[in-house]
Amino acid sequence: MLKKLSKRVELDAGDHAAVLGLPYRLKLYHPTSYIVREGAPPPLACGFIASGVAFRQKLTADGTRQIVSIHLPGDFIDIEHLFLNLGDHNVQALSEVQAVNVDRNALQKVILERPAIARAMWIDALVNGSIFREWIVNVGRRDARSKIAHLLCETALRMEEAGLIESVATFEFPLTQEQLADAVGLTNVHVNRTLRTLVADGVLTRNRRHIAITDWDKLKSAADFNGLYLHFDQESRIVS
Amino acid sequence: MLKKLSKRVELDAGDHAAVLGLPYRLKLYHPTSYIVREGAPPPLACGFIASGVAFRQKLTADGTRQIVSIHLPGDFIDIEHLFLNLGDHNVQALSEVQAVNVDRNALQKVILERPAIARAMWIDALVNGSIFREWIVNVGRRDARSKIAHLLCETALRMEEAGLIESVATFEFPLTQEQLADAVGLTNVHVNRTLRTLVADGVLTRNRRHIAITDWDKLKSAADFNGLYLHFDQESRIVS
DNA sequence: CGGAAGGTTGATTGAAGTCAAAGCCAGTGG
DNA sequence: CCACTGGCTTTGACTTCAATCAACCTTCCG
Repeated sequence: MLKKLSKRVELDAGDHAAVLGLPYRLKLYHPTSYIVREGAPPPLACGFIASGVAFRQKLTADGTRQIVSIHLPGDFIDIEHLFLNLGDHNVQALSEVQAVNVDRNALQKVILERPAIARAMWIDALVNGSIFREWIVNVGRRDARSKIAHLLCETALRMEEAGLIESVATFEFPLTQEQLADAVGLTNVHVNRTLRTLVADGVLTRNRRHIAITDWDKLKSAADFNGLYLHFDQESRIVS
Repeated sequence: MLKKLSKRVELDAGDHAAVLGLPYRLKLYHPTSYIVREGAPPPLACGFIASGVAFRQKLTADGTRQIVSIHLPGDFIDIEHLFLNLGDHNVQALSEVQAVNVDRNALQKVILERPAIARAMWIDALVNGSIFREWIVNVGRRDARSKIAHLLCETALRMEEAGLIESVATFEFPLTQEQLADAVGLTNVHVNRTLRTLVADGVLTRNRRHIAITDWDKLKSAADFNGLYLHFDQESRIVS
């Protein structure tokens, strides 16, 4: 299971041993439960999702929520805080999440001392950063239709890349419409209406969370989607 | 000059030597000139701003622009691409920018091999990430007034932290209203109107880019500002 | 069978966008 | 030293996309 991290990016040597030697503890999080909390010192462990979906989130003073990223099995959930003293946002389980919580200090140590692993973690962190930037664009400069289409493209591709679905053409979208709204900066009502126009325009079919893309090209162009920012090329060096 | 980077975060030993030994080249960028380009392989060097202001930016298909971050003297401009094969966004000079371009491979090497420096760079990257997340919230879930107030707070504090201004009460804001609009996801017209309401409400005074905050508390609360995400606490371990 | 969470709909409002024209400097060059 | 330019900023009239509010409907599940 932990081999996933080494496999992602970089050829290893005795790194394998170092990674496998990391002290960890399995933990199950129920939907909506918090994995990391804003303002609190980060947990003693840095998690890796074995199964389930989690998301990062921040709240504003008036109680609205902005979802800031979504994490699938195979993602690290908290390198973002690995070297920081305080959590700057919340991480919550979306579904039932099985996490591998790796001891923070031990992980820091391995990262600081083993170049190959360090490189892998750097790439992971930088790709996450790239996704954050794309989300700023999505939320800041696209209209409702594009925002939603964009998030659908991204999620489908990432799920495929993570091996969770065989094809990008049909999948179970992990968010409710309300959560989707909070991810793209809209209201659930408007998300609902916009989804229906996508259906009406023959871009996709839908039943609750189940989505079937009928016209991927149309979806991509509605989304103004350019997958470069996901940096899948970096992950192709799979070895392990 | 390069000592700045070591001073930021971590006590060093022979690291000093390693940093000072890095091959670099000074380069001057004129306003609007590109430092990094989306879709292109990242430059052979990773820059550090000695003076001037730069920003990151992405364009959408319909030609609108979203500014994704702003960088002040003392910031690294391209750790975001240090371990990636392709640029996922553009970096442009805003003013005249004097950059210290450090050789990419050499910097990678130092980061991978010297734990103290690695830690410093990690913190830098993670804090950047935190700022990206806050921008997602800003752009996604706040109204025009808060968005603008928030960016003003952030910029003022960062400028102060960077030692560019003595007090947060009065400063030269580096962006035009149009750029400000692109940073917060509004139009220049609406930014203009909103700025005037802030003036009308006695929050600040303004003359072109020159800003004087008359009521910092009002500004902060209009902004829904909580500076945690800037992680200034991490930077207080200044030593060098 | 009943309740709750999520999804759908309609009517209405409102915040921000659009378009287009002026106004206002700061710097340039005659 | 003044007129001229071009880049910003400001203003007004009008439009539009998305928010709001408030039901109502579905589906799932105990």
